[in-house]
Amino acid sequence: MSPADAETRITRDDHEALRLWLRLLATTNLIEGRIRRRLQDQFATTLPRFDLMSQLDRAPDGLKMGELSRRMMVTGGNVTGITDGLEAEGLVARSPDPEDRRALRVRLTAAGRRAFRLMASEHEGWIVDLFAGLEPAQRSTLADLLGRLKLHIRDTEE
Amino acid sequence: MSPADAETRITRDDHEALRLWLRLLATTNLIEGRIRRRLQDQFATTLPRFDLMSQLDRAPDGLKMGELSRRMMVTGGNVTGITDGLEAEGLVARSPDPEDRRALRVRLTAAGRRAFRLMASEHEGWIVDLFAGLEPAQRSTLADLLGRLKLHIRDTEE
DNA sequence: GTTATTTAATTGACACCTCAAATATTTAGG
DNA sequence: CCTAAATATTTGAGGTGTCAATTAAATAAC
Repeated sequence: MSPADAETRITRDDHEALRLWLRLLATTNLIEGRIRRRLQDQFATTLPRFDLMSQLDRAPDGLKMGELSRRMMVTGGNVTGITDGLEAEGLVARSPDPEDRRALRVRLTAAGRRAFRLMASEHEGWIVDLFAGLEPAQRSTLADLLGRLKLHIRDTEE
Repeated sequence: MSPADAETRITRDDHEALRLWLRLLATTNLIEGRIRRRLQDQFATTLPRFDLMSQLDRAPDGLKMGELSRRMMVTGGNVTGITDGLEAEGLVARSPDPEDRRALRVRLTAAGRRAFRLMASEHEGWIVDLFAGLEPAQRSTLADLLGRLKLHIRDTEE
C-alpha cells in the first residue's frame, strides 16, 4: 500500500469511473445495435417505431402526442416525425381528442396491432437470449445496481 | 409456489429480461444526456466530436480515418462528417498518409489539443460524480457484470 | 369577459448515424 | 506485367434526435 495518497487515489478513481462508463455505453450500444439490425432485417422497421408501437399496444384508447413524448423520453418534434412514418404505413392513426381540441390521440390500427404483436414476441426472445449470459442472480444484481445509479443521477438535479 | 410451471416461468423471465434491458437503456441514456448537455452548455460541442478528439489525443501521430472509425465503433461515413466539422473549426487537420495514398491521417491541431485537454478534465469530474452513487465495490461488480454480458453477446455471433 | 399565460402539436434547421454506391489506390493471382 | 479483388475514403439518401419558433386552443387573472 505505498502510493495511495489522496491525489493518486482520486486520479485512479477517475479513470476507473471513466472505464466503467465506457463499458456501460459500449454494452448498451452493442445490444441496441443487435436489436436494430434484427428489426430491420426481419421486419423492415426501426427501434423507435417499435418503441412507439409498444407504448400504444399498452394503451387501448391511444395516447396523446405529448403523453407519447413523455413516455418515450423524447422530444415532441421527434414523436411527430415517427408518427408520420407509421401513419403513412397504416400502422397507427391520429384522431382528434374529444376533450381537448388542441390535442391528437394516436392509436394502433388493426394492422398495426397485428404487426406489433408478431414483432413483440420475437423481440422478447432476442432480449432473453442476449441476457442469458448472466445467471438469474446476476441479472437481479445488475438491475439493482442500475436502479441505484439511476436514482443517484436523478437526485443530482441537472 | 403454486403457478410456476414451465410456461409461466418463461413468461416471467421474459418480462424480467425485458425490464432489465429497459433499465440498462434508460440509465445509459440518462447519463449520456447529462454529458451531452454539459458539453453543449459549457463548451459548445457535442459528444461525438469530443469522442473523436479523445481518440486523437491518445494518438500523437494521428490516426487514419478507418482507424478512427474502428475505434469509435462507428461508420466511415460518419467519421467523415464529424471530421469535416472539427476541421472547419480548426481543431483537427487532415494530411495525406505517407505510406498509403488512399488514406488520410487526422491529427489534433495545437488549438484542438488545448481545447480537448480543457474539456477532458471537466468531463472526468462529471463522470466521477455521476457514478459516485455507487460504492467502489458496487462499481467493480457493475463493471464485472457488464463485462460478462458483453462477452456473451459478442460470442453470440450475429 | 377580455387579456395574458400556459399547454399541444407541428415545422424547419442542424447534427448524427447507417447503408449502399462511387472513386482511387493497393495487393494478389495468373 | 496486368487484371481482379480488396481496402480507404467520400457522397447522398433516409431515419432519428435536439432545439427554437409558430399556431392554435385552453386556462387564469383581473
